[in-house]
Amino acid sequence: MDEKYFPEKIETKWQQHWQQTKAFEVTEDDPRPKFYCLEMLPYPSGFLHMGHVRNYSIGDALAWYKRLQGFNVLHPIGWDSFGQPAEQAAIKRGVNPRDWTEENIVHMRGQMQRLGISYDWSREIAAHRPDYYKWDQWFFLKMYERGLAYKKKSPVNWCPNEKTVLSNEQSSGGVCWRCGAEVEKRDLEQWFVRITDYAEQLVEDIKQIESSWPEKVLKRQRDWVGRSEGAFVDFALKDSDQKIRVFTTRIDTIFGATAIVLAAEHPLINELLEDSPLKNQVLTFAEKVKADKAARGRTVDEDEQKEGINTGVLAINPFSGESIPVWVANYVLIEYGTGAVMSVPAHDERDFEFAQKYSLPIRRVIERISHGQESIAHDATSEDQSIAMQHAFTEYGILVNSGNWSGKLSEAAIIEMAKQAEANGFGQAAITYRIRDWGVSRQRFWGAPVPIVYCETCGMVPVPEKDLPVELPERAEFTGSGESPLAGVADFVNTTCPNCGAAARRDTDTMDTFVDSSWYFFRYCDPRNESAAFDPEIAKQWTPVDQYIGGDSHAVMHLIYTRFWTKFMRDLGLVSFDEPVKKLLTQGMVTNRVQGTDEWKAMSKSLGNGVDPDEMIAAFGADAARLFVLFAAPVENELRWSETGIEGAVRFLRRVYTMVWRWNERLANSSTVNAVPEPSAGTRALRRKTHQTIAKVTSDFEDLHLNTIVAALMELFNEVSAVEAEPASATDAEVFAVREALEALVLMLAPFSPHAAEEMWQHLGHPGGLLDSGRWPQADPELAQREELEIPVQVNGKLRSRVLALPEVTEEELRQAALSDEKIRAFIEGHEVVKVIVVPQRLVNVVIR
RNA sequence: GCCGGAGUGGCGAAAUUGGUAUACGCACCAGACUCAAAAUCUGGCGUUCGCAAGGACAUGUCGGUUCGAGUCCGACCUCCGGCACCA
Repeated sequence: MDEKYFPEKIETKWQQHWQQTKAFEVTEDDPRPKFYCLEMLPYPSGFLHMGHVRNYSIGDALAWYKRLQGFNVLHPIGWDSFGQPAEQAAIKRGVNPRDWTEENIVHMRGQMQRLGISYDWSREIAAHRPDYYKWDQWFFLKMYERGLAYKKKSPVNWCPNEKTVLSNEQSSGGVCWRCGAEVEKRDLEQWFVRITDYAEQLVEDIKQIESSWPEKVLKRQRDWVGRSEGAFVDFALKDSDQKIRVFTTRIDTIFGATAIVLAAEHPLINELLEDSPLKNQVLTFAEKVKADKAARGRTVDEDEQKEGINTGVLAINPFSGESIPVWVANYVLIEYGTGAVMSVPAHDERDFEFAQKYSLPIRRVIERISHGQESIAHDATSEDQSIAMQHAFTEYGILVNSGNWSGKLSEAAIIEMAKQAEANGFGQAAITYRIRDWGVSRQRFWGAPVPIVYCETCGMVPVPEKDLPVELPERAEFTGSGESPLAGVADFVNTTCPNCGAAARRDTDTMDTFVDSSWYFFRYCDPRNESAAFDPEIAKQWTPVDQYIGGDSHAVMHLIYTRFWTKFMRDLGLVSFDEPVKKLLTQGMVTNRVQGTDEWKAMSKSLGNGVDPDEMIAAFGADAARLFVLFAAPVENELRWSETGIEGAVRFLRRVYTMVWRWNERLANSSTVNAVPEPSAGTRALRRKTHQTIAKVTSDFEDLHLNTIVAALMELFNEVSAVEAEPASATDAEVFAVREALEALVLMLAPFSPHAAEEMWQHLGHPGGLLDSGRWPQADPELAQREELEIPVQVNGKLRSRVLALPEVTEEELRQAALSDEKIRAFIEGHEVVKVIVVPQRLVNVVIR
């Protein structure tokens, strides 16, 4: 053992030791309680970046902590290895995506091992291997069987850069989640998964995870699902049998409807205008709106003008019997609700703006309830009302100008009017959702093939389970044309119908890679199962995941898909809970200064502000890097990279290491010292600090306040350094206190810097290694308690003095001690003491006048 | 525009139920060691007045509650993030 701290030496040594002893491999056959610690699986791009390092350092700290506490900790890793970059590499450089991916995995696995992350490598999985994606296909078929996977032609998001379709979640904000390109709309026939069937549960079950997932993630999921309570109302058309169905959350404002407005894509437009002289005008307008939308993608310009055209058709308000015009306008979305709205300018900002522009009547039908007023005796005239309005009044209030409904409150009217609509057959209460079905087809090679065959006579035929997996061909031609490369592989496409045996063709699209990551952590439980995705009984022992750690960029992609998938698996009977992840931590970004600027941005190759983990390990060691990453900021905050900061971490490790070495011999020679014969003030203080630190660190671990844990360990170390005795001449009491402090320090450092901790643990006389002989230290509350307290004394809330007192001091004694304190007496002199506030064990405040 | 989150030293950040604001680290300054530098060690380090003892002022701004506010309440300002015609 070396006296000096050489990280490269001890890190290699312990990494080998862990590998040889299979230190982190776990089995189900274990009496200890389980803990499932999971980090988001990486895409094998070829290189770990600092965001990965942070992610895995957090997870590993928790895994070690739980292990030392006696849990059977499942801590696995794998590869989200299907996807776009492999295919881009193939297109650009002509490499085989499979070789490229496998090489990247080898390299990144090496990097993880050099970081010393304690994974159970025996459970490693990779999405691109047939033994994995076979089960993606199996799940797809189960969904198909149940009508949850279906094919339809519809306008979809198309990334012109990557030449593939994207789901709504992947094109949130109108841009491709991966490359940032603006998405276009294209009409294509695609596979969809009915995530909308689970929309209600996706909102409702948030209750189960409310306190243990970050609010910002839950909020984005709620917004994304976009649950909205309201009602459908059918407006019959004058001179026609047709009717138009609208969705509204404000049926209470229906007497104020002065138009019906349709989206440009509304299917009824053509029919309505059959014999209308305005037909051409309206259709031209609708075409223009559609063209504008296509050009813009999903984004909306802030100063985009509302535009519309009157169709000349009249609709009848079922409540009032009034005839109102039907318009087509650009501000109504076909994707939401029914693609048609009733326009109530007085009570909706958009309708108000539209009505002003086209001089539609603005009729006020809701009044603010003024103070003390329960109802309005008479309806004000509509003329009076419309003149007064500068803005739409969008709040709830009391109904006016609403026939029999006048005088009702909005809340009641919303419920009762929907009931009346239902009773009379022209509508009903309804809930709509913003979320759309998940488009899973991708026109790519590097993914799991959709297991469907098309037969001339039998039509669409699912591949039988026994024929899975539908394997990807060895190679394909990457033209970058936008059609799936699989379409060009004759051996793949041409097959026989599983039904009738006739010649047939395979589906040539592959599945969204988010399918792979929706259920992967169940596969870790039973990774080599050849007859099922996983054995439910085995998965039951590990899942749900106790702690999941990753970036928040997946808040409405992976994290919503995996919640959906779990609910589907529950309905298949594979799992018995609703939510796959008990606790979620979204770590902050790792940023670095952009050269020559004052800006801190996420590390990236293109900005040239990246830091290579390998270089960092070579320069400072994995232990110091991990310690710094966890110390520099709270885990959920942005982490600003600092070269000098990591040097500080090295310094700390070196100092602890030197200290252990300094005492090591003396501690080894007095291993029989157990009792504490004559505790001096110094040893009492050290023991107190030790036990206070154990208590603080243990509680901070439960909330993953890792930065303050490191600070506390540094404080404990500083206290050990303050021991003045030389090891050789130290008393038994001092030796005992130092041993207790150093052992606790090393054990608690293990989650942060495991290699150094293992090495020091050995120095301290434990040959077996941390997992053999180390146990998380226990805090003794009595030892942590101070025997003498320093009580601050305030005068009128300002700190003026301090008095010493025993913890069991009475209020009255404390009061007297404060009042007789010399400094306090000087302040009180010449004043009246109004009162004295005594907070036991905390402080005294003397109020004077 | 709407919704979230956050504003504390030069910097990253600490601070139980309201109870000693600035722990821990980085940077910086001084000293020791050295021919010198680096490394290491020791000490200092919110602002300000003071030789000192000590005082005044400080947690984005203004106000409030309280014996006492970084923490609670109200209004506002700024920054970051998300969503954006969702009827």
